[in-house]
Amino acid sequence: MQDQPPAPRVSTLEDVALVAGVSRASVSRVVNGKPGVAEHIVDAVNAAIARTGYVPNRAARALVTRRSGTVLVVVSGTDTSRSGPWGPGEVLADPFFGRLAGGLMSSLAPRDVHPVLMLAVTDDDHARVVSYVREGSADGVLLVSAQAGDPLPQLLTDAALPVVLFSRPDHPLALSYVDVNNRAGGAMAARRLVERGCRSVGIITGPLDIPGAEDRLVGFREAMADHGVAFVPTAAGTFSVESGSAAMGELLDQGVDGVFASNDNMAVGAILAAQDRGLTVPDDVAVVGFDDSTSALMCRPALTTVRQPIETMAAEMAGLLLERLEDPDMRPRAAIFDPTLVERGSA
Amino acid sequence: MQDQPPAPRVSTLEDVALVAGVSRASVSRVVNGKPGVAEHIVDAVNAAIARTGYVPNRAARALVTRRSGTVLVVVSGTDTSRSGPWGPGEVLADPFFGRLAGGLMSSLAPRDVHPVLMLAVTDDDHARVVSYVREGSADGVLLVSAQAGDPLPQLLTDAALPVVLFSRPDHPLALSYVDVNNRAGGAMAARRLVERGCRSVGIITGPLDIPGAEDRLVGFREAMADHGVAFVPTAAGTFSVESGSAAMGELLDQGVDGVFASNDNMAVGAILAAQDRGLTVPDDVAVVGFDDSTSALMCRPALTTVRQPIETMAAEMAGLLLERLEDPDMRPRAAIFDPTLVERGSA
DNA sequence: GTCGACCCAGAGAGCGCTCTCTGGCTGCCG
DNA sequence: CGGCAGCCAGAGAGCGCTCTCTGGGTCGAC
Repeated sequence: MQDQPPAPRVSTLEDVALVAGVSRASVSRVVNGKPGVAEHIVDAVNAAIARTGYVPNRAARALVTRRSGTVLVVVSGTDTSRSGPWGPGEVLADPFFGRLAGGLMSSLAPRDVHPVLMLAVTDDDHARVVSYVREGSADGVLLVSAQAGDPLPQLLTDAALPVVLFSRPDHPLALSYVDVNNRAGGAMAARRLVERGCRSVGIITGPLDIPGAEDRLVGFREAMADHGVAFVPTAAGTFSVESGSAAMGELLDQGVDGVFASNDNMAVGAILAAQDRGLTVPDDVAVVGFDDSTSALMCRPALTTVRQPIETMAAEMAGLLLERLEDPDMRPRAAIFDPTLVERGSA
Repeated sequence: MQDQPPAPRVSTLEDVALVAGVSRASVSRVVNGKPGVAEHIVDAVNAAIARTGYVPNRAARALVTRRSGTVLVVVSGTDTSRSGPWGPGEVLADPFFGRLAGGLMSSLAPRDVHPVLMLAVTDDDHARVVSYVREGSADGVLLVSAQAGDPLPQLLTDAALPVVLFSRPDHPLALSYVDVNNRAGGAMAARRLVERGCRSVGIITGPLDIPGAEDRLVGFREAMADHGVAFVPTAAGTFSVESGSAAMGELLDQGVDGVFASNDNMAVGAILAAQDRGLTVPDDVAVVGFDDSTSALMCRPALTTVRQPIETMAAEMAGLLLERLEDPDMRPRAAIFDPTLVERGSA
C-alpha cells in the first residue's frame, strides 16, 4: 500500500526560524514589526518568509493576545414571523443596510478587522451573540437594532462587552452610539414642503416606539408649528413599502397635498399609492423621504429626501468600537450627524 | 496605591474541572458531547459549567482542531472606481445580494458556522482572501463574483482551498458551484412576451462576458427562433438601473413592444424609461425582468419576472462547502436550479 | 584596564484546548 | 480463583504563537 503523501503542512514560525537561522522570537518580532531588531536579521527573516510562504496562524495569535481581530455586526429585531416572500434576507436586502455595511467594511478593512454577520431575533440568538464575544470569537459588537425594546443593548452592557449602536437606544444606557439628528431632519422636510407651497401636509411615521421615528415626527411637527400649522395629519407605517402605500391612502383621504414619509421605502410606497389614484407627484401631492437609500432613484419622480450620511456614520461606529477596544476605560460617547436635503423631483 | 481588582478572567476548562472534581479531559468530553462518559460525571460537569459560566475559547479550540468554524463570504469584482454616490456599499445594497446573504445565513447559523464578509476588488484584496483562509481564519470561501475574468476562483483552486461559487465560472475549473438554468429562464421570458401578443420583442442583456448574462440571451434567442422570430433587437446593459433605462431608449427607438431585461434592476430602469416617454406598461410595451428581487415590487406596474430561487441556491452553496469541508476528497459538483415565472403587472 | 549600562537575540513558559495513551477498575470466562 | 478483555477517567503532550526574562556582547566612563 502506498503511503499518503506527506501532509502539506503549512509552515510555522518555527520553520521560518530554522530557515533564517534565527530564533522563533526574532521571527515573531519581525512579523509584528517590533522595533529593535538588527537589519541583517530582518532581511534574513523576510527572505525566509518569502521562501517558505509563511502565513501566521490567527488562532494561535488570538489565543495569546486575546484579540480575535474580528467584530460582530448584529442586525437585531427582525421579526421573521412577518417576513415577506424574501425571507430573513429582507433586512439585508434593505438598501439602507447595504449602505451601512459598505461603510463599515471600508473603515474596518484597512485596520485588518473583519466583520462577521449575525441576525438576532430570538432569545437564543441574543444569547448566541453574547457567547460569541465571550468565547473570544469577536472583540466587540456593532449593533443595528430595527426594533423597539430590543434586549440586546442591555444584555451586552451588562456583560461589560464592547458595543456601539446605530441610533440612540430607547432607554439610557452606558454605551456609545451614532445617530443622525432626526429632529433636524424632520424639520428640513417640513420646511421643504412649506416652501413648495403645500397647504395641507401630513406625515407618515415609522413605528413610534423607535426613538428615531418619534424624533422625526417631533421635529416635523415643531417646524410646522413654527410655520403656524398646529395640526398635522398623521398615519403610521412600519418602514416598509406597502405600509407606506397604505398610510398614504389614509392621508390622501384627508386631502393632503404634501407628505413627509419617515423613510424612503415608505416614500416610494406613498408615491405609488398616489399614482394609483391618478395623482401626479409632485404637482398634486409632493413627497419627501428620509435616508437617501438606493430606492430613492428607483421611482419616478426620483425622491427628494433627507439624506443620512450613513457611510460616515458607519465609519464613526467602527471608529468608536476600535477606540474602545484600545482603551477599555473609554467613556461612552454619542456621535450625532447632520442630515442634508437632497432635492430631486418628488417635492 | 490600591490594587487593581483581580482581572475578571473568564473561566477555563481547568476551572470547570476543578469545580467538578474531574479532569480537564472529562470536561472536554462532556462539552463536546463525546460518548462514553459516566452519567454522574456528566452531571457534575454540567453543574460546574453552570456555576462557573464557562464558555469554551474558540481560538484555543481552533488551534488544535484546525477548524475555525467560520467561512468567508466574498463579493468579488466590484469596480469601486465606478461606484456611484452610495460608495462600495452599492453591491451590498443590491436586493439580489440581500436575498443571497439571507439564504446563506439561515443555512449556516443552525450549523454554528459564521460568515465573515469581504469585498474583493484589487489584487491586494484577492491576496487577502487567500491569506485569510491560509492563516486558518476561515475554513473555506463562498464566492459571488460579479465580474468577468475574476482571478479569484483560479487563485483559490490553485491554492487547493475549499470554495463554492455562485454561478458558473467563466472558464472550466475544478470547483463546485450553484447556478440557475439561465437559458431556460431566458426562454420563459420569451414565451411570456410572445404569448402576450408582442410583435416585436427586444432584449436588454447584461455584460456578455458574464456566462449567466450570455446564457439568458441565448435561451431567449433560441426560444424566439422557435416561435419563428429570427432577429431580436439587442441592447447591452450593466445590470444597473440606469443602464436599463439607457438600453430601453435604444430598443424603444427600434419600435419594440416587448422587452426582456436580464435582471430586475434593468427592468425597473426600462419601465421608468418607457414611462418617461409617455408609454404605458404593459399596454404599449411589456417588460419581463429576471431575479425577482425586492425591487420587483418597488415599481408600477409590479414586475413580471423570472424568479431565481436564490435562498435555496444559497443554502445549497453553504451545503456544498460544508460537505467539502467534511470530505476533502469530495468531487466538485454543480447544482443547477430551475427558474419560475412570477406573473405580475408588467407583462 | 575595569566596571557598569545598555542593547538585542534566544530560551522557555504558557495561552486554553483536544486527543492519544496509559492505567486502574470491573466483570466474565475458564 | 486467576487472568484477560473491556471500559472509562486522568495524565500529558502539543497545536502556533507572544512575551518576559535571561545572558552575552559592546561601548563608554571612570
